[in-house]
Amino acid sequence: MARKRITPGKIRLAEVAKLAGVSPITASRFFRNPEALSAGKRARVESAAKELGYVPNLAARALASQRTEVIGVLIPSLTNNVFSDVLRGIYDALDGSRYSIQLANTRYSILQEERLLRLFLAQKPAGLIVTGINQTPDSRAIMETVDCPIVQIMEVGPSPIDMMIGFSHFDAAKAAIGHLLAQGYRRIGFLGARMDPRVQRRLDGYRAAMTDAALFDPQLIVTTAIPTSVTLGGTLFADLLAKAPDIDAVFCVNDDLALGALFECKRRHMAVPGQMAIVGFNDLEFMASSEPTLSSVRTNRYEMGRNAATMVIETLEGHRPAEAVVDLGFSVMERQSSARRG
Amino acid sequence: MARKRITPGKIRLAEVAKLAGVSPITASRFFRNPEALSAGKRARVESAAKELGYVPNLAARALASQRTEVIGVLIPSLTNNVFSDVLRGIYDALDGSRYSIQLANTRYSILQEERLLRLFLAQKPAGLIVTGINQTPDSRAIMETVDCPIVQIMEVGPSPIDMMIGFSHFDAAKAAIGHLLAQGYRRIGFLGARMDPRVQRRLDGYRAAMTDAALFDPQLIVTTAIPTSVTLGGTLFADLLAKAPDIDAVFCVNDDLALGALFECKRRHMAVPGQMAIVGFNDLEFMASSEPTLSSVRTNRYEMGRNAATMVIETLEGHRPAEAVVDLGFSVMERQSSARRG
DNA sequence: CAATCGCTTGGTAGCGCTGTCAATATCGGT
DNA sequence: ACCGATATTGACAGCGCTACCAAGCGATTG
Repeated sequence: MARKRITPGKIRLAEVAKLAGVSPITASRFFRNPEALSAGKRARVESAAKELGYVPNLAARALASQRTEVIGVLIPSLTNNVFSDVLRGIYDALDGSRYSIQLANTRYSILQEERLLRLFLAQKPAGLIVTGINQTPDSRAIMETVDCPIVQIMEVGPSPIDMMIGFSHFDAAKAAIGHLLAQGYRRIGFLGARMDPRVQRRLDGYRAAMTDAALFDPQLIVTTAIPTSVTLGGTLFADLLAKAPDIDAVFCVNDDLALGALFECKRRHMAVPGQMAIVGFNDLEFMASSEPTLSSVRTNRYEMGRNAATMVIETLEGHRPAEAVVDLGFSVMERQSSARRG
Repeated sequence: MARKRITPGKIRLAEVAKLAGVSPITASRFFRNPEALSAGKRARVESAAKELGYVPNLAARALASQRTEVIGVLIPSLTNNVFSDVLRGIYDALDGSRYSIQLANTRYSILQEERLLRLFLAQKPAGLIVTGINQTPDSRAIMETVDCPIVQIMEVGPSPIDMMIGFSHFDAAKAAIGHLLAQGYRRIGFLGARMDPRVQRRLDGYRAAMTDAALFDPQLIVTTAIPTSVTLGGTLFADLLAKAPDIDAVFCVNDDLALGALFECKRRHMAVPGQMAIVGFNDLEFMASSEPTLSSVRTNRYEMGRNAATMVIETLEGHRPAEAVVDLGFSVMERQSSARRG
């Protein structure tokens, strides 16, 4: 009745142990905590493993140890190149480590996020990286009871679930507007697409700066729920000009919109700067090499991803970072498109 | 001595089975092949699972069944937005299915690719998606013996390992040059960055087209191993102008370079078109909304990813696609930047 | 009416590894 | 030389699920 589902060519830990002349459990320890072995056995297991080409079976490990070496990452979009920078940072930080990534796309829905969260947690991830600070109350509750490092990325705010890394979108937008005001611009428009919570806070920053300067006018704001694109930047800019033909500057919530606005200015033979100042957000690579060069708010997306992953790993290795909340800041890159007015 | 490592709150298959009044194995079948159950038991298991909030333990499943529901994806770069489109297609195709993605970055190294391949295969993936057709002989040999669907993406060529989806980079570049020739351009430069195998084949296509027209001149070619960027496009274009000041057109191996070349033309007050024609490659979104609009070769990256993932899934479900090799083609998008000369 | 067939269902064992605890080896101090 | 403390090592059972085989059962067939 015993069917002995022996797998033919596969090398198991037991084989390695036998070749090395140790018990399986000692061989097991070699792969998880080599320091715990005496130098002699360590060398024997190592060479045995190499000789047999042994690769641990992660499923068995996960089942026996009741945890995985997978870090779950929840991001709202794969299209947005902001997230591809963050992801690159995460993957780079994990490269060569024992950990791997499980990526899921929430499509900007916090309900979807909650669903994915439950799915992830059922598999006992080693850690979790989630986007933003706007989770559903249930999501928050779940995450607060889970026993694994969690990093919220993209922005900072009060009461982190566990750890947090990002910057203040409110302050960043406010600083961008401050720059335009300092350069002498007064009728500053706002272009926004896909108004996710972070873009919303950039709008708040814009509103605060304009209100402080007694220049706020709702007519200057054009937003849409449509996902961003360069083409959309041109369209929204045209809409803005129709609503407020007297604008002298425009702040775009991302660089694609800014580029689209620039092209629209060119089509209308509107001088940038001169007749129109443009400031973008994110400081994608092309902003520095366009003609004219485009001002933008630089954010440290790659570093954000990299640090977030490092924070998770360090915590797992027992060296929890001293600071649970890291503000990476931003810098306003002042370029030709927002040169001093007049 | 029995330590009974009972996990407190966790719901296992056995609990679901008990509540549903069936054996664990019947409950198990419900999750893998519901059709095999009678309608009554199916409903009972379903409601029991829902009531308990049961989520299968994938590690246990993988261990017991000796396979996973993970599709390995090997791509050369996370930076390149070409791959982010492909990835988006892959993720979209798998969304809602039982399968998940394990992503790894080969960093344009086929040795790294081989290493990652071995790593992946040790975990028995359900399927594999690999980039390109230039694998090491060992990689090829390994993949040919593995018993899971494999799709090579990005280009088509002879002798697929298993399945293949892409297009001919040679033909696409040749068609782009054909377009410029047809528009009356003669001194057509070539700008290339990060000369990976596919970019190399675009160069081959350029060379073939120019040679056929008896217009080939090595002075017209500028390439570099540096990763691409808009800034680099400007630099390379300047280099090209220095080498061959009499060029009347330039073909760029990707759209970032083309945009950089356009900005460089603007800086030099060189009319596009008029004094200089520009054609890019990939047809990123911004090409259609720049000023002037930029001609490019449209490739179906999202569809490529989506179809590749679908091909894997369909094969796994027993409906292997009729065609193992799918050529998605391309189209030359003729826009202002390559308007007829003169 | 016995033999056969297909559909469902269940029992048993084991996938490959690690947690827990116990046993043994090693070592310094008195 | 003896004792306790520390470093290494090992035995055992079990993580939660599914492969395998067998059996139950009603329907069909000649």
